[in-house]
Amino acid sequence: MQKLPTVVARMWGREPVSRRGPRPGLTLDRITDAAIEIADAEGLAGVRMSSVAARLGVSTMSLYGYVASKDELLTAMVDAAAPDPPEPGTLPWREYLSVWTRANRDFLACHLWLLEVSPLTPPTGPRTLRWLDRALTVLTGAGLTAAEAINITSTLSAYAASSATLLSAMSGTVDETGPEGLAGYTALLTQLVDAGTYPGLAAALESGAFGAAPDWVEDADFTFGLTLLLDGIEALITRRRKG
Amino acid sequence: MQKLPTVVARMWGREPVSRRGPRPGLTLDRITDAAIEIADAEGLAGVRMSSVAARLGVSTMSLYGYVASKDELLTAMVDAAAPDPPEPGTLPWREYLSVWTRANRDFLACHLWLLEVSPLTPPTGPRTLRWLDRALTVLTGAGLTAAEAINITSTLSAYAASSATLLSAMSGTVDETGPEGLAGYTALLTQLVDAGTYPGLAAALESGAFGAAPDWVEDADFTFGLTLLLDGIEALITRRRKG
DNA sequence: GCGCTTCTCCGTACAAGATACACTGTATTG
DNA sequence: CAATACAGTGTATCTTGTACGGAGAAGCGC
Repeated sequence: MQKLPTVVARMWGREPVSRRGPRPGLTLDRITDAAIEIADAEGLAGVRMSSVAARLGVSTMSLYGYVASKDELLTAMVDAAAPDPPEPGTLPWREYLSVWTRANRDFLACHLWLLEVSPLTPPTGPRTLRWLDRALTVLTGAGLTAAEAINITSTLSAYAASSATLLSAMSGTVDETGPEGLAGYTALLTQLVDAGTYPGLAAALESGAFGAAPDWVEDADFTFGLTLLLDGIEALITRRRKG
Repeated sequence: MQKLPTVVARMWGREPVSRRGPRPGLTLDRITDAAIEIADAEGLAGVRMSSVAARLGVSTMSLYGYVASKDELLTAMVDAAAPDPPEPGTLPWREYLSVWTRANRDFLACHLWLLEVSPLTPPTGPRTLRWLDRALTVLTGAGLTAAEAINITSTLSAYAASSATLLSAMSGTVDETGPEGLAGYTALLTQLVDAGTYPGLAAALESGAFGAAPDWVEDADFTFGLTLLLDGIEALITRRRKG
């Protein structure tokens, strides 16, 4: 029973209760909320210890009473930004996972900065773990082993993330490798790619498949890929039930 | 026909040729090689403009003749770190995509820092684009539209990345949210998760599914998930051929 | 009620790291 | 030989995260 990292303890409401001294004037929640607002508005780069503190009207250093480092702040932000996952209720597994994955992608799309932070950090907060839990529950409920369920869950998350990444690339809020977004990107590729060495790419560019992607098309794309995944899972589950 | 960003031009061998003045003493390649060696050895945090320059025996500022910013250096590193993709040859699409995805995961696993850099940057270098191209070629060759092929390719990449991420989480080189790696992570979860609010997770923890994952198991997991994906794709291709 | 303790929050100081700028010297060109 | 364009350098600056020590508030024991 080792000591929890500061921020983990606080995320789980396990901060040490103490009666002495002045009342804490802040909460981890208020801090993450402020940080998230900044990240949503200005991107992750706008999140500085100083900017977050300024928004709360406190000094930079006071934040360090709640998080041990900026990294910990980011960890806390990730968890705080996650909404509650959809509840399985009586939904059949396939419906539920479909809803789950879509909701997952949707909140990533609302907070694109999550894509820059979360990928490497395994979930440690109550909310992110709730997402994980619901998917596992449903999958094991459908007859899969825990190991399989974990694997599938992480694949679905990855799919949600990749889809959100595509969305972000389209919207143009990318790292500005050209003028902006998709348009600039395709322009760049057209300039660089020759049909000799990159036949498939050149063909795709000509066909315009890169260009066209308003919202509804992207949504169709999302459903398309999701169906692929769910089909695969379904095949497995059926196999398991027979075996 | 807009101007290419410095680094993109150089990655494609389009640097402006000039006869005047001293010969350039460096190459983008030598720079990225040095940077990659550092990243492999010390992680991405070890890559500083100064450390890269030091390794090459030049001054920090001389690098700026080759890349416009550290970000551009990272971009160039991503491309330089990618090996040549496997060539389709006469392989049937399913075999090829299987090899492709596995190779993709393998080189991510060799350069874990790629996971921290690449996710948001769409590919712009000759090598990364070659990977994209080969997958597109094979998929359109199997009868899919360019749009479908793009979608599938990005899903497979995402899967490779997610799998590499899992590997890295196991190996313990993660962001140290606990003592280290998987062991610490499961310990942490066990401490936090109660079966009431996190039934699925608690069950998975008890079953030990989180714990056991030596190399061969992980490889089995990888194949397992990949099969799921390929099955889904196969269903689609068959449908297309009939329709 | 008084001093001690134990907090929270703050101001200042420092360090790391990216990058702007102006300079030096060199190889090519006329 | 003079002019030019350009590679590489040194220094200065600016931005940020974070260590440290201090000041005051709130509870605690006498």
